[in-house]
Amino acid sequence: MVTARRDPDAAKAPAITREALAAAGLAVLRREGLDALSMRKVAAELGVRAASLYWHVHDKEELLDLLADSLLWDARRLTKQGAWDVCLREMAVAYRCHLHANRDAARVMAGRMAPGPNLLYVLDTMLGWLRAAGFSGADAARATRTIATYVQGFVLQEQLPMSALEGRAHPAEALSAAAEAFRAAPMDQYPNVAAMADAILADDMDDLFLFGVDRIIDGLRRLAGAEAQG
Amino acid sequence: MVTARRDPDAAKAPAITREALAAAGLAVLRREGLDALSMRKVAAELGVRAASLYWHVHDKEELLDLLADSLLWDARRLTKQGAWDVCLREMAVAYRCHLHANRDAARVMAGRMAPGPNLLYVLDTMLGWLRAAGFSGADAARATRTIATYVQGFVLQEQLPMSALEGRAHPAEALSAAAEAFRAAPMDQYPNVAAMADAILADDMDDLFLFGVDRIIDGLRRLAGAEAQG
DNA sequence: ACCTGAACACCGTTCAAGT
DNA sequence: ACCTGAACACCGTTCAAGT
Repeated sequence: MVTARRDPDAAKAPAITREALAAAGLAVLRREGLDALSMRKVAAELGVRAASLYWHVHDKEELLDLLADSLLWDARRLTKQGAWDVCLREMAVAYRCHLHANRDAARVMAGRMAPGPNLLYVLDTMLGWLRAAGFSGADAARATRTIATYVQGFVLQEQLPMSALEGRAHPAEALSAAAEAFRAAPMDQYPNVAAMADAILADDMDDLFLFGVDRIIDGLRRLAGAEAQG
Repeated sequence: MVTARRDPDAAKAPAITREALAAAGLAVLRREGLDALSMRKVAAELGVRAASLYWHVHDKEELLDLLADSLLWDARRLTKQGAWDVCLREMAVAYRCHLHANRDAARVMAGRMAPGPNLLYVLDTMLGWLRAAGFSGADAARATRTIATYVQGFVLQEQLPMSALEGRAHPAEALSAAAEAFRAAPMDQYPNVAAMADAILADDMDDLFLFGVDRIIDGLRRLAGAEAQG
């Protein structure tokens, strides 16, 4: 039954694998959010005590690294064929959509720096498009990082209200407090903010996101033209 | 001596003010970093016990809100006169520089959503430039948020290594592990990452930052032209 | 009005000890 | 090799009680 690796008798089950650890972490994350994710709870999810985790993982940090990469698991399906600028735009949209689908995903990603295989795959795809479009190696690398930075930064801010409101005394209070700060801006000190408070607040998040993406890609188009001429 | 506000006898000193709280928080932040910033330590900085803080502040969250805004205190001096695109670029550079000057500043800012007076001032200035340049109210609002998102997201990633390395067993290990992940990318699975690993890693952070800023501003220039025609 | 003592219910991490 | 018990040194927050 069990595929024996190197142990002929295969008596002992692997018990906790790194995959199981990531899965358990994801379960806790989905159910309770990042702030409530503790080693003790992840251990309990596996029917084990907290101290046991430290055999498989050096740190809570390392557990979160595992989590971060497994959050990108189905980001691999995002590959598309077509014009480079259209592809980049779709990738940005899909990446945001994907982060949105997992609770606190942006916060988990933002905390880490080691790229797992799934992130490498996404980066590789984008780099391929840009190289094929004629961008220099340096500019292709810079462009992918610029877009990744923007998308992560955007979703991070976007998901903040949700996680900030969790278990707060008055849930909608934080949100409306932020809105009030804009609306209550004194006209003499902050004339533009006061005049445009409604425009700032009423903005649809999808529109706002696409505005930034389109500015970046427009800028990249201009650069592509300049490189083609030079 | 003491400027009596409304208390005629002026016997009792104000003891802990909100400003003093923010200053104490900043001191702890600078000395020990965000991960080590606890209510108990901030209280100790003021010569007081942790429980006392809850009279002046509802939450640790609220204390961090105070901190976030006071981090932007001297961002007010960033005002410039000149062409809107040059101003925006300089503002972005100065904002990054300013975040860089304070330990974990990006992480503190990224966690909060309520804008304090100092952030309002910065936003107001940028909005003013864009309105004067002929952008519609909606586009000006979107443009400022796009740039703010990019700068914060960038510095957040930039400051991660520093805070991730604090007190770690092997300090440089995390950094080189991330670098190794890029360099070790299998050529058959991630051909572009493997080929451009050096380009990705060798990038100067200043260049990388300006690349993104210039793409965004180039995109905004194109939009300004389109609006002028339409 | 403002601060304290003491407690509650948690944390991450370590380490001897078990099997 | 892998898991446990028990402890250490912390947390944020609450609340009666002091002044």
